[in-house]
Amino acid sequence: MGKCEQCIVREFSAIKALNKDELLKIADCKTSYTVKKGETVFDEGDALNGIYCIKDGICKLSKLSDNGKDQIVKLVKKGELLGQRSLISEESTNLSAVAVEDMQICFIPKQEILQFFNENNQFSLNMMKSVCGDLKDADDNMVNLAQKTVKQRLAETLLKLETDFGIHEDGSLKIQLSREEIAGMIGTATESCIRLLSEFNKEGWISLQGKKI
Amino acid sequence: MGKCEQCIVREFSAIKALNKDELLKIADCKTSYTVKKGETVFDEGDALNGIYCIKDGICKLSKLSDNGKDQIVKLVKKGELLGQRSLISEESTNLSAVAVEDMQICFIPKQEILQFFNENNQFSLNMMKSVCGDLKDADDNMVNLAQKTVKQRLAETLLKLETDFGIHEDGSLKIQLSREEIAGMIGTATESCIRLLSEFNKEGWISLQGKKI
DNA sequence: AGTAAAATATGATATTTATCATACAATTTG
DNA sequence: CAAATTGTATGATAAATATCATATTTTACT
Repeated sequence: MGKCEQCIVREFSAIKALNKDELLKIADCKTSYTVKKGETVFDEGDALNGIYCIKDGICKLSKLSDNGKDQIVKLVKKGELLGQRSLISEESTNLSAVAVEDMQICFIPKQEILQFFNENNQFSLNMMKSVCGDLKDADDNMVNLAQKTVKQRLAETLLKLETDFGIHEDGSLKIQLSREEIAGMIGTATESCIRLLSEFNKEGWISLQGKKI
Repeated sequence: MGKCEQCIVREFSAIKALNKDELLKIADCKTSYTVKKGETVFDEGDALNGIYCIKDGICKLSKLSDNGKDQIVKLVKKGELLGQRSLISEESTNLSAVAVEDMQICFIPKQEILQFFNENNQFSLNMMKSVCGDLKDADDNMVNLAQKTVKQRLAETLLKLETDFGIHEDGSLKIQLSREEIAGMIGTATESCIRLLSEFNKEGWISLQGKKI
């Protein structure tokens, strides 16, 4: 069993407010495991008994729409927590979490977190800030989806992927998403997304294969 | 100066976790005032020094998009708080708040709230739940905006307005929004919104003037 | 009440985007 | 390694929606 005290993501997320003893407590009750690319951490509607801390990898939070398409609401990466909203609201999840890359995650049971809420104010505050950050992003996203063209959204999303996840030496994006996933982020049909990427390519804005900006 | 202990919205929002003494403290430092329909409580980018508690009335939270249109992110009503996200994130507001109906609001300074965060865990938890609720709504909205047609969104929004704000005896919606505002909620051009409302009218789904379902 | 201003309505048209069809490339699988 | 599946690409077309123009109605104002 890994020691949370030495975990590389110890300093990220609300967890950074925990002291040595508290980290030891988590180390004691957590379950760590691996999730392969494409595998599901949890599904929309699942009742979670705790939260997940992402030690490595990236996952997408998405929601299935009535038309059968998956809308990606957020990409979550190393150091962030998964399932906070569900835990705080005491509801089942409204989103599915699926690995976009191989992940290493730790599950921390509900009771521990609730106890920290009661005993560690800074932890609570950090958690609030994190949720508030998500809310702000969601609001921004809403406005973009409602008011901008698909082309604008695609361009902005590519730029955001660059700043959030970085690029390789050759300029290609580190994060690898399928066209379908990108379409799911910007809220359009897969074909439209492909078409626009081709167009950007022809215009010289990006070059395709892995894909760079 | 009104007594918060006797305020009709005392039992709504995170405030319900406060005890008598805490309510007295608020009563002592709050500022209450009136905001007329169409007037602004705060503007996108304003730095707030506290939060607002809505004693009566409704206001819209909106964000101006690059194309010059106002996207309405949320309608906030009696009993709810305004500016929580901004306070928790310690950032200026990302949204504007404008009265849709005449409002009575109370301003509660930042320091008070921050102190409650430290001293009253239930208050913190309630606040978290409230933000989480907003986040869930925002996620749902994102999916709708991205995946549903304008017609679907309009129909669902009208139904939601009915459940959230009620109807008069004659079946008309209690909340009065301009076509432009409705368009701003569903993310479409005002003309398209008007056109669809006419269509719904002809189909017999609604009848227009004040407007009922 | 009478006029100006704003909101609503509707037509004509252009643009954007989705859908359907099909081809090709890449990747997985036995 | 070949076959099968999945992902990517592109054309043709249809559908949805925005935009522009212009009435008409409602509301605000003095």
